[in-house]
Amino acid sequence: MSNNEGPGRTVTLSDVARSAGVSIATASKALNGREDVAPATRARVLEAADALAFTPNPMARGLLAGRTGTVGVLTSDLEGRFMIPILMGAEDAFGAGQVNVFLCDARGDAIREQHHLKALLSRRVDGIIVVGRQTDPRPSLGQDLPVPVVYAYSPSDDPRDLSLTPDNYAGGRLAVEHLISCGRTRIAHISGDPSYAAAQDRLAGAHAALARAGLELVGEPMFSMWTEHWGRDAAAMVLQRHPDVDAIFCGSDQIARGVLDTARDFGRTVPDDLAVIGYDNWEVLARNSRPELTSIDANLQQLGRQAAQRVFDAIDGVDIGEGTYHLPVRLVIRGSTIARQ
Amino acid sequence: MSNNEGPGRTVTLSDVARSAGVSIATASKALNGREDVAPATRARVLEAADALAFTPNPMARGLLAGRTGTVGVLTSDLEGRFMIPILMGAEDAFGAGQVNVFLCDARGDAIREQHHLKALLSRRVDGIIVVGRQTDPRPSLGQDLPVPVVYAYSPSDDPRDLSLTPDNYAGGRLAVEHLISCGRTRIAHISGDPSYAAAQDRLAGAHAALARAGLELVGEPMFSMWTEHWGRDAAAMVLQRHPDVDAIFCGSDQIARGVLDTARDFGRTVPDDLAVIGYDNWEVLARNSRPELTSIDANLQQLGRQAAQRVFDAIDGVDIGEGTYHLPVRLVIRGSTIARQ
DNA sequence: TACCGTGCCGAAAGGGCTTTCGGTCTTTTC
DNA sequence: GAAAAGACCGAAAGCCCTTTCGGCACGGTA
Repeated sequence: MSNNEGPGRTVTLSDVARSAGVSIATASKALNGREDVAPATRARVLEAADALAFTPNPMARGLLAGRTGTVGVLTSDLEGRFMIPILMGAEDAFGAGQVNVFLCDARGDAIREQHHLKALLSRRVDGIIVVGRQTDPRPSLGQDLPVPVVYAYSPSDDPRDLSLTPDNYAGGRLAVEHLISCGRTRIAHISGDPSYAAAQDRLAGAHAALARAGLELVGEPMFSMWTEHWGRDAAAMVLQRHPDVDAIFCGSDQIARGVLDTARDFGRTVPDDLAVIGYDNWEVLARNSRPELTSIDANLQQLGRQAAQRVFDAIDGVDIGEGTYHLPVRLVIRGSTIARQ
Repeated sequence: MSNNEGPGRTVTLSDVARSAGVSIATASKALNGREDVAPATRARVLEAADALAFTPNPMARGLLAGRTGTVGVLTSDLEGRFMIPILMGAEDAFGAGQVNVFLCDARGDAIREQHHLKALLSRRVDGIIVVGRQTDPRPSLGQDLPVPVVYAYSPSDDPRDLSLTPDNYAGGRLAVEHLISCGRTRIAHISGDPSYAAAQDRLAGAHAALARAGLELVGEPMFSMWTEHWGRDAAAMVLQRHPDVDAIFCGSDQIARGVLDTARDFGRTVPDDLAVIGYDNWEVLARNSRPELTSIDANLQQLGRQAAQRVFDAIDGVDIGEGTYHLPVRLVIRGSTIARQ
């Protein structure tokens, strides 16, 4: 609660210079590793700076260079669990340097997003990461922004933008390949909202893997919601209509949890009678089920880190390219597909 | 990706002044609503600023001792689900005004926290919210900071600081009172890590409610981890040793999920044979169980909003007081304690 | 007419830093 | 031993804004 000005006044470069017995200019050069400073002098300055716990004022610095050392993260759904790992990855990559993150949550509202965008620009952020809530393309912020923009998770609908999004197609393929390699041939698919690109891409990947093995899905793929309840209901239908099914590829871990639940009700043991694989590798769910859930991890933290890195590069003038990049995903094997020996 | 310098150079105050035919000083005064500017002049300046889409450079502004319109949020565990609602609440309250949020994640590391604190101060934030990961007191950032600080979730260990934390004692009381009002008298308690203040406070609240009704816990309270697995194991022990138990108060929704699972294995129907109540009201878990889970909601978003409001007040010079405030929690009734009619 | 408020406006300082450029002092070269 | 070349350092300008304070013009009062 203190609000004093007291003796704890911030120490400035001139304090350091005075303490080291040099001019302000020399102190600046010494601290920034520039030429034309004798090693001895440089050491003296660094020592003084250290002793005084000097930290340069980014305001003054930014006033010159035009750079503020801040990056804006514009999310549309802070609540969603996809945001968090991405945000962490980004914060991670930035935190290593001298960059700070402005966080804005647009709550999925375009108006609010525009408002926040304006606020970020007026704060002179050096770059922006836009984090969407689905993997469906979203409207571009436009090409005429004064700072580089990278889209994460939701790609931009404008191919001139740079977007990073997880490769759901590969994820679907990976999941089914794993099931096949476990000796399963009667594979059903239960997924969430069919209007999500994620649902369609994963299905397409699954189909590709099946086709390559000369197989087909058991029954029609089932779509409805990304919830445990739906997983339970859908599993009941599948097990009734197709008792010979030996594996279920689920569109999310939540759905998979519901499937596991119903499987138990039907007296099917997992993984022996029925293999179940989830998606997202949401540990709270995947690691606490009985048995633990094999799942596909989208490496979101990695994605966030990459997005940050791209923004960095762009700020440094590197051409970071354009288009949508589909980042690799990863299979995490647990007990729901392979019995532990 | 545009990063031009071209003609789109940022427009400065002097551009506005020139365009309006006044001095820089007058333009500044006009835009900031200060005295000593004739209405006509002011209008002319505003018009010019608008036409040029002028936005003041926050660097230059912050260089002066003025306000920066930014607030720092220093979290220690971004991953934790308690952060998010608090963060949302804060972002909400700030977003309404003209304030932006600097987000820093210390990853639970004191060194990193100090580093981020420095960064925030050197960016001249107007205030700071410190969000902890547990309700246990945490070390104070100190009293000699140049900006107001509010602690959310984790209270500061220094009573001179202002802290907002959920009232776990009331939560425990509320949970047990609800069970009693449902006609239960044989109540057991399964909770998580006993070193958490949250675990102890909830237990104390539960004891208080029981005592008032002339009751006692069935068996000893069971502590271990905040996981579903533990919930399952602990429930098995309870149901074996105390078959007459008619309600279980769980320290978290995860634990409660495990308890529900085991109850089913034991052939106990919920809520008829056994009432189960969780804690945290984590909807993904609570709304997707069979039956849905009654739980205690800590109103974290509200807490975040209040923390932001307090920081606002402090910035405006209002005395916001000190000490730790325990904010009210709320009972959310679902099917695991009362059969739907 | 001489004087004094009052109302508006502008010159200039300042805030902390980087950078250019000229100046001093030491070293090398013929 | 004198001149040219380096090596090192400091004065000062500039980034964009806010704020103080002095100046100017105007209207009213003695």
